[in-house]
Amino acid sequence: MADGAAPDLPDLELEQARDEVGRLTERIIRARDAYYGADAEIVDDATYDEWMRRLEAIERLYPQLQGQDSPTLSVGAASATLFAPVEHAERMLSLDNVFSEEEFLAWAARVERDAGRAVHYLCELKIDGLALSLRYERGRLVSAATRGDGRVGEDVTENVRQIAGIPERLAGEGHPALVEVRGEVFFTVADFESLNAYQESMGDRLFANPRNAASGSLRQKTEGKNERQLQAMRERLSRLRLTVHGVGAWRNPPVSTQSEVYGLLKSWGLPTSPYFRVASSAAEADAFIRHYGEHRHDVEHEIDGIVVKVDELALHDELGATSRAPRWAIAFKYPPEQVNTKLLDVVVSVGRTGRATPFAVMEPARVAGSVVRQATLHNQDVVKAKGVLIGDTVVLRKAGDVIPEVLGPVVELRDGSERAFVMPSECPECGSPLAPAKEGDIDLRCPNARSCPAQVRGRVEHIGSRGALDIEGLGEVSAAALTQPVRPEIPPLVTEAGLFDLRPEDLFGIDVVVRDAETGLVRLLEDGSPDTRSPFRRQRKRTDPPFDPNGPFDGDASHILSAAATQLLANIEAAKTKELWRFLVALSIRHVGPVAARALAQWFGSVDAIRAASRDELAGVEGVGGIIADSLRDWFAVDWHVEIVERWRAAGAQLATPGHPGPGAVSSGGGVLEGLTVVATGSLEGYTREGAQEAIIRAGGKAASSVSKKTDFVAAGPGAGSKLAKAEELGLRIIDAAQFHLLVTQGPGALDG
DNA sequence: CACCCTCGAGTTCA
DNA sequence: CTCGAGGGTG
Repeated sequence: MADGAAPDLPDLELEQARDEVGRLTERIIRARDAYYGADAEIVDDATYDEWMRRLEAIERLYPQLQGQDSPTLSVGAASATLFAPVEHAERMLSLDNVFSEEEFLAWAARVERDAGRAVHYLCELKIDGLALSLRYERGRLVSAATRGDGRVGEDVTENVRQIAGIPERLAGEGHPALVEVRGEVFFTVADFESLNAYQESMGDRLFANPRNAASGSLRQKTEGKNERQLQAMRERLSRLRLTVHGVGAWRNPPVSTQSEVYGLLKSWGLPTSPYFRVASSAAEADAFIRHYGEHRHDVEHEIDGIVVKVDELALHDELGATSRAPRWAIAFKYPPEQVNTKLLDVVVSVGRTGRATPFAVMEPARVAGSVVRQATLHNQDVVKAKGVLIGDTVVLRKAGDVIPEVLGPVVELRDGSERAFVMPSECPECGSPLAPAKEGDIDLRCPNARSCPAQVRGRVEHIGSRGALDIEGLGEVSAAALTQPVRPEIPPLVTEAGLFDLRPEDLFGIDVVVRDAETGLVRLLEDGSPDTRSPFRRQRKRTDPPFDPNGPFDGDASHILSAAATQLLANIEAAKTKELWRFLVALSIRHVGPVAARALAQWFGSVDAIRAASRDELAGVEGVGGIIADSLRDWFAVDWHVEIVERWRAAGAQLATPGHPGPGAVSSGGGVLEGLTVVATGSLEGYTREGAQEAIIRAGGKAASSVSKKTDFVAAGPGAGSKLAKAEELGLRIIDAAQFHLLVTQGPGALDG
């Protein structure tokens, strides 16, 4: 029986949970209505409490199942009467939810069948905020209340009167004697961030998300607050916004469609949302849903879905409502951006620079449309700051819709079996003691740059990457196979120095262990030995002569090597004549990325000239300062580093720009984009990501990687994200793929012609 | 001393 | 693509 503890939820599946939430919600609401409305008591208090606790626990586990109308959020439930209860003149109904396009289309088909004719659909964004009802009597605002349980809400009039844009008196003429305007109170993402910045500056706690912030802001009391706290309260209320999207308690509206109702609301001076559309078919409504699924973050406020309403008011009565929701409207819910999952372990990985990075290993969870099982935790301080323990249920989200991020633990769901993560003191791959690179650094590094398997593997993979020598076929898998095969004992590559010396016979004998894609564990055969593959050896055909991988190599690789291996060798060969800057990036010198490498290559013309240069000569190059100069000098002072350069050269790598006259040569200058900075984002038709940058540089312009007010042009294609948003914010010149093509071929003048 | 920018790392998708 | 860290520049 109820003892206050959170109920156990062993392996509750999402589908079961959804069903149960529905059942519990209905029971609780029925019980509560009985309690408020009459003396009758259909359940005892203890049972009621138990339902509530179970519902709360499920909602903690699956926050996406918590609707705005959940009993756990309402007055009758939790914290009682911070503000006086207000009864709505007309019940604030909630909406049924659909979670997929199929479900939506099925709903629409049912509506059209029941209506017996084609219908129009009013589509609008479902703002992730707080539902509010404003009561106007004879055009004057008399009260404002939260939704509460739909029948009775909390009076928040005093606070609502401080929100900008809410009229005390409705504009125009002929208002009904009584009308309840329904809307949503929210923060824009930008205002939410500025509010959090303010909270931080005042040393107050930060809000987790705009919705929580909006909810908390409306529920503040002035009494008992000092001047500083009152100021903080004003800061919050002044940033709140409202949009209205419906009416209640209006007997005979003088219009026949929902969209005309919006027009009226707008003419009364109430804030309506600009994001809506009347669709003349379900397919059109579906397109609206899909469009905002892709452009969810292009809107200034957070949205958690789309509301679709039948536009014809006459049909509202015909279709009617269930006990909880109207049949003429539906909420399409986008995949949640925050979910709970289990933190199974915290594992430390070592990158090519030796940095040891802890990352979270989680039970696979679906977030924002993809399945996530890992997320970086950056360093041990971040692990501590987030307060997560191994075994915790944690809140997971995708920052910027892409990068998985662990926000923190759900402390209420701990059972005592959780344990803290301890940062290892040795490198997990080579056992060397980890240490900060310099005094005071938070990051720990493995000092064994030359032979730590993780670092060698990382550097080899880096050489193949697009920003370096761009060798197709030399990625994560090949890098691991070449540096850490289970056989032969001595790998083909002990360091990257041997990359250009690889011969066919070095590849064909390689065996690597097979790791399970799900678990990352080594897969075992029936006899307990690890399963292995030979990625570079061709499947033997019956017509092939037999061969012994341990036997002597006969010099002809064609029938033994896989196509991938032959291709890899050819690509490595071809890389020997790539541009100098690519070799500089491939050497993994700290602080030398594509930009610094290009500057150095252009000035010095060869690796040898850079090696021979003094600190001051290096630092004299534009874009290179003392730190990078020191880093270069330090790098060339290490014997095995120099050996990499020498062996690459001996194997035929170019390591210089042909025809370059030597240090000091200045760029040819000119070019149609001389002095202009251009940022390319999204997919530009006719260009790859790299290709667009190349084109900008070739035209004499600067290809920047981030947008700032120094940027002259932002070329944006489909899929452009935050950079486009920032460019709009700064009022920069934004161009499409066709204009970009003109820009890089004929210069900025061609755009205006 | 502000800014603005690059670097480096982790991640997932088609 | 995004973030934090930290370098470079005006």
